[in-house]
Amino acid sequence: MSAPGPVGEVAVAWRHDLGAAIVIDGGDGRFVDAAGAGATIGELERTCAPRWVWWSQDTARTFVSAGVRPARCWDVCAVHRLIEGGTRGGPGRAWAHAVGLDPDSAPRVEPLDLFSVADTDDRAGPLRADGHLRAEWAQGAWAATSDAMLEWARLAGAAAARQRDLLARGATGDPETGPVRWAAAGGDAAHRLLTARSESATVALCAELEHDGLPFDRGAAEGIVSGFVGDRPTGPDDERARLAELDRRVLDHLPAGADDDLRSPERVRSLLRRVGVEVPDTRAWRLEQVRDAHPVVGALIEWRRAERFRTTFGYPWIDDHVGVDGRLRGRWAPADGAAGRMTATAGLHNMPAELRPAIAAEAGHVLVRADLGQIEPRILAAVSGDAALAEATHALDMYAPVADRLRVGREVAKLAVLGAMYGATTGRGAEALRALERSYAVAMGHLRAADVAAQGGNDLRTHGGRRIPMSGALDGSAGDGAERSRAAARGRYGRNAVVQGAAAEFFKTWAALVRNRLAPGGARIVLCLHDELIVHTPRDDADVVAGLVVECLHEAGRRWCPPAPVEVRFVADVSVVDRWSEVG
DNA sequence: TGCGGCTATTG
DNA sequence: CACAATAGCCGCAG
Repeated sequence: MSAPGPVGEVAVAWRHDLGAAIVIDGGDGRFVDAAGAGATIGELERTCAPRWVWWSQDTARTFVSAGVRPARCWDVCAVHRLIEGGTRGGPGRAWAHAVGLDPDSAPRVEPLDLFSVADTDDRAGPLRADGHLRAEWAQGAWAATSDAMLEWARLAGAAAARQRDLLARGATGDPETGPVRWAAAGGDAAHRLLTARSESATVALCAELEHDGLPFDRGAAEGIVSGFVGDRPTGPDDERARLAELDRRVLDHLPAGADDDLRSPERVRSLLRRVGVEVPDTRAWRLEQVRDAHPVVGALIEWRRAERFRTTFGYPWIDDHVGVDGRLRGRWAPADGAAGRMTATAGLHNMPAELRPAIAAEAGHVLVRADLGQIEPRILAAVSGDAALAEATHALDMYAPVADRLRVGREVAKLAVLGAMYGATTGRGAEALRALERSYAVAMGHLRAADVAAQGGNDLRTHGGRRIPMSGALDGSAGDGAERSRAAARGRYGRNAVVQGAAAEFFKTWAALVRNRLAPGGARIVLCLHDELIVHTPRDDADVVAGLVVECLHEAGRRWCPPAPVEVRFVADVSVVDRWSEVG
């Protein structure tokens, strides 16, 4: 293959069944049929490692399932969700926003009714006369001639170029609200560009996490599940019998004939009332407080635990999400939710700790775990530019110097710092909050500014430029004096979002660096958990991988943090284990 | 069938 | 027991 000199950017549209359209540095472009696409794109990646520009995660999945793992990319939809905020954002909205059209007027496919005629014109190109993308293309139903696919790839390249302009200019082409610059928010243009790239890399990482899955010891998992709910049922009748047996262990503590539905909180409350236990709700921590009042309470707590393993993390969960290759798989989203954290389905982010022994390295391999320590207060120090708090990050346990400065115990200092970031107003931390205001005025001012702006319904931006929409957010139940409480809720939400969101951006920068450094070897990231990475690696490489993960953390810190008189330090706890449950 | 409320788990 | 998320079941409205 002849590469015409150095290659920078390659816009690509690629589907297994159709083939790939490739436009190198805005040139003429070419089309490769389905049979040859993988080899051609793989060769380009090996020889040039260009920045691939594509519309959305679908293309990342096509890359990964064809065995190509792009080092650098630009995902138009991911960058759009960064700039505009929220989670709505297919190619139609992304294109409209990038070229300055009203995103709300982007065409959508209307449900067919008796009088409408489906637009099935196979010759229709992706672009409409009014400048919007045709809805069918935006939704992935490409009507593919090679010319149309080349056009589709070129449009992705054009959208990316416009997005780079938007990021350079200061982020906002928002026609309704105008510039939403909030005084204390946001890094500079270079930082927004860094964020756009690492958000894009995270799209590729998500496609890989979906493809590779998490190494899973099915036997160990079934052993753990059986400890809670017994052996695997042999059939529907057996399952019903076991269910009744579990229920009976609770109901047997009651007068004969009791037949309450334990799955209904209201019935559980009335059940408890009958034995003289009055509770406002039946949450576990509240039941724990009245455990000694009657034997049925303990039985109920135990029943809840078993019920959790029966319904959510039981045999059906294993059957549905663990492949024949012994990998646990879910769907991954690079920046879901308000602040842009990664999310995953299939319980990958909320698996009960008891199941961690089932996350086990394969033969000849180990897991390298790396936990970021106290990531949110460190991020707060960086984005607020608070020199005193930055000084505290030099300690391995930054709550220790904070406690010294506030003249309180470590636990109180921790509660106060967390409370400031979550918007707590009561509890033990609240007392120390005033001392926090005096000692770390810059950081507290940053949080308060976010709180006030959010209370007023103003959109926020994270340090990386992610828009946090506040209009319409958290407009919960109406009622007497509810507006005050809703404003307070918005304030807490905004206070937290600027920290949690920036922390998510930092995490993804770190993960993207690790991903690229691991690529040449046999090690792969197999789980991301907000502040924790798990890498699956051949045993012989474990020490090298562990060192590399730490190097990448320092590199991420240097690249990510705004220039400041006092450097912010990041720390990680790294261990090499066979099972996730093990402490290094 | 869809949706809010309740409950549980995780960071 | 603040902030975020996924997920299951119940009870109710349409």
